[in-house]
Amino acid sequence: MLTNERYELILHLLTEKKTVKIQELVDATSASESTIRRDLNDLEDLNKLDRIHGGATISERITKELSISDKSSENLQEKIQLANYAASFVQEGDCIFLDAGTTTLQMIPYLKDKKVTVVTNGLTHVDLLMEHEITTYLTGGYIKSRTRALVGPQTIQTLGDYQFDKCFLGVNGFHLEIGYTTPDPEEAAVKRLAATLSRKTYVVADHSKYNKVSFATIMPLDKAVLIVSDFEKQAINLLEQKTTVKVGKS
Amino acid sequence: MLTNERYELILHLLTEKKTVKIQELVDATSASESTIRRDLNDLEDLNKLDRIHGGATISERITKELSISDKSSENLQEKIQLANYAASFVQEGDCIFLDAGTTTLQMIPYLKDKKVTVVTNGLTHVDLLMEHEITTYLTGGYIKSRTRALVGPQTIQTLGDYQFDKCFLGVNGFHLEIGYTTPDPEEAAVKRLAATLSRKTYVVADHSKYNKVSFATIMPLDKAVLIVSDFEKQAINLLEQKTTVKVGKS
DNA sequence: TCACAATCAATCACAATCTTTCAAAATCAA
DNA sequence: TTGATTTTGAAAGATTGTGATTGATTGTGA
Repeated sequence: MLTNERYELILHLLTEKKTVKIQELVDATSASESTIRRDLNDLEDLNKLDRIHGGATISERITKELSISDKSSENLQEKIQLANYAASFVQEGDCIFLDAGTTTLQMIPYLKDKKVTVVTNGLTHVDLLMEHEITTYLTGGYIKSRTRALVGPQTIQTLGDYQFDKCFLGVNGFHLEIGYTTPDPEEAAVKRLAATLSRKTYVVADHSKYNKVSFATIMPLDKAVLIVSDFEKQAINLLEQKTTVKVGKS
Repeated sequence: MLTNERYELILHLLTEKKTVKIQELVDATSASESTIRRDLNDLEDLNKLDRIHGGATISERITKELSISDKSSENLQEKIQLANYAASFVQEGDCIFLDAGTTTLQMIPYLKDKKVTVVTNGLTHVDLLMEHEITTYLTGGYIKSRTRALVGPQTIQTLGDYQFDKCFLGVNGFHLEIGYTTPDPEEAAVKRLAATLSRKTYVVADHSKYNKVSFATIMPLDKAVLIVSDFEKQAINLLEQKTTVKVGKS
């Protein structure tokens, strides 16, 4: 029995039973205990299961990550609802820009019946957009392998040819004084330009980004409508003195 | 048993069983272990399977691409050799353009040690290029869902910003009088422009495209070096009166 | 808390598999 | 045919996966 086959069998049993003992796996695969231990450790490294004393389980965390790869899906539900809420601002026939983040990615399923035209610099977005049969244009540019985002002068230039009804941007932080920020200056430049090309700009962020500051500044708060998830009334009041805030109740 | 037959048998068994052991293939083909190993390595280069210790599997990724990439593997071996031969014209440090066809897709594994910079309008190409850690730029444009090619004015415009040492184009037909042709006029326009932007243009085609004519004309024969697979001496002589022909012996 | 049992990580020797190399066999061009 | 090229199979040595053993660690029940 090949290593791969064992891996698959183990994962199969796990999804069915939620937890397995090592001895069960030894019986099922007729491999030695050592081998099973090694397999379990390898699979744990791959984030496919959680090791427990005497066996393994699939944790809540992992089950969720299977659907959408997202670093901290503890507040996944919140993110999905936020995406749904953000998508509700899109109207039939709109031409919109979606930036390359995970937040805007989640909006895509909710756009499918709106006959929108989407421009994006996110390679990951493309497959999902095509799946939902949404008319899609991609910007050109250099491919950042980590985020699969298109950036650089080419991106800036291609983007300049479009005008958008709306654009939706993800950020890593929004701060009352400093504004919207993100780790990568090149991606910040793309977001900034997209905002200037749009009749209306929306920044979508969950409440964990409140008062966080990242490396590259995109623009001040008032340049965009802020779509946030529901959190402390007090913070929201402060934000509303700076810009329009739309709160997605959960 | 011919090499091609072995390839087909291996791929057939793989699609049925998901994983195969080397010994199984030795039994099925009555070839030696060495030959099977060589076959598996070749097929892995072509992205047709994933090698694992003791055998091979078809990965999720590859299963997906099967629908996109060529359906019939009848002249698979010819295609491999042609792609390998075409890639041999690429030199260390070249900046090249690869168009969105399957022919150029197959060249990618053979480019990995050449430190090239690649520009492409093929979305399918991107993943494979990234996998081989090749510096990649994507043109912008509209995404044709069937071929996953980027086309249209945006593509033309972004492309215009580059100059290439070489460009490699796939075609659907090459004809002595009419020249190179392809079904889609928009893709033809991209190919035509890429050719004018390159110091040297190569068209890669297997012999089945000889004297075939498709809808949209790209350019006359003499605008590119024609890289073909080996076929009738007579036809090749005729072609050589029109343009430079490189014949990949099989 | 302790003692005992179960489980674990680390290690080693062995077996399976892989890569490299080479020469024989098959194929091809003239 | 002959000579060149390609494909093939076999063998040697390197690498990787496996199973057993050891002592350490963790969990359990009194």
